[in-house]
Amino acid sequence: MAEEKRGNAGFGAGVPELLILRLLQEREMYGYEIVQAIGRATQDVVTPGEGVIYPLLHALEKDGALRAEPRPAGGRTRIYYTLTSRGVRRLFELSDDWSRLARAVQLVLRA
Amino acid sequence: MAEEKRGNAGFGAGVPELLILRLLQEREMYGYEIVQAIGRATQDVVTPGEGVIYPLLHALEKDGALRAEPRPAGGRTRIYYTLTSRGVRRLFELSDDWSRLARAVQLVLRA
DNA sequence: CCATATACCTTGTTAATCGATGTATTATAC
DNA sequence: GTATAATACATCGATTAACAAGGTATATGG
Repeated sequence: MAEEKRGNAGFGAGVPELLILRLLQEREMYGYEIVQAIGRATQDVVTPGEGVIYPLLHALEKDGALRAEPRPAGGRTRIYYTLTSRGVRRLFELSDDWSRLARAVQLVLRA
Repeated sequence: MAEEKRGNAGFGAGVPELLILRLLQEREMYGYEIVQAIGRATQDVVTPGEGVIYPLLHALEKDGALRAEPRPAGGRTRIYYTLTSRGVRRLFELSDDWSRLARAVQLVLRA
């Protein structure tokens, strides 16, 4: 049983990305807002800093999963992000991956 | 390496370590056996290679979480690992961390 | 005798995340 | 009124988990 193509892209990895996509599915948000929203939504279990979120947003936008729309707000500029159809697909993928992983681990823990 | 570096050591991270500790809680095993056991226990959802497992076993042993006992088996030597009390404590910690993370993520996904 | 499975090991690389830092503006507190 | 905190963007270096790929050696079934 050799010769198996495994595309293991890392375990549990990608949680911040998954949460970004999931939260943006509900409503558009700007980066700084997302940082707070993740902490709030997870009751501070997951609290990625701006150094995690901003680069992720840029990568996701470059990848076509998000659309970015700068909007002046007061004297500053907020960059609002919305999910593209590609982003929705990506969300489903990651969500699925996570569920499978979580189920597998839980299975072992409660064995 | 600090032994009490709790906090945000990365999300989802530590799944292979968690599974090693959990499986060794059931019965002692040798390295190669653990590699197969993880795949079987998770239905091939999680399949860390030997390049992941062996270094982890060494680190855990060095950290006092595991005790290693080499035993001749046929013409080779198998190194059997057992949990120490420290290892049990570590298992509970990681297990707890994982549960909290899984609960938090699931919460957001199903919101 | 040769391929495969067993059983150990290490090393180099990538990718995710962290922590710190930087710039600028606006709201607040004193 | 001016220090300070909060908002809002950004990047950069360090750390670390995990992976892929290799290496050694013995046992076993064709």
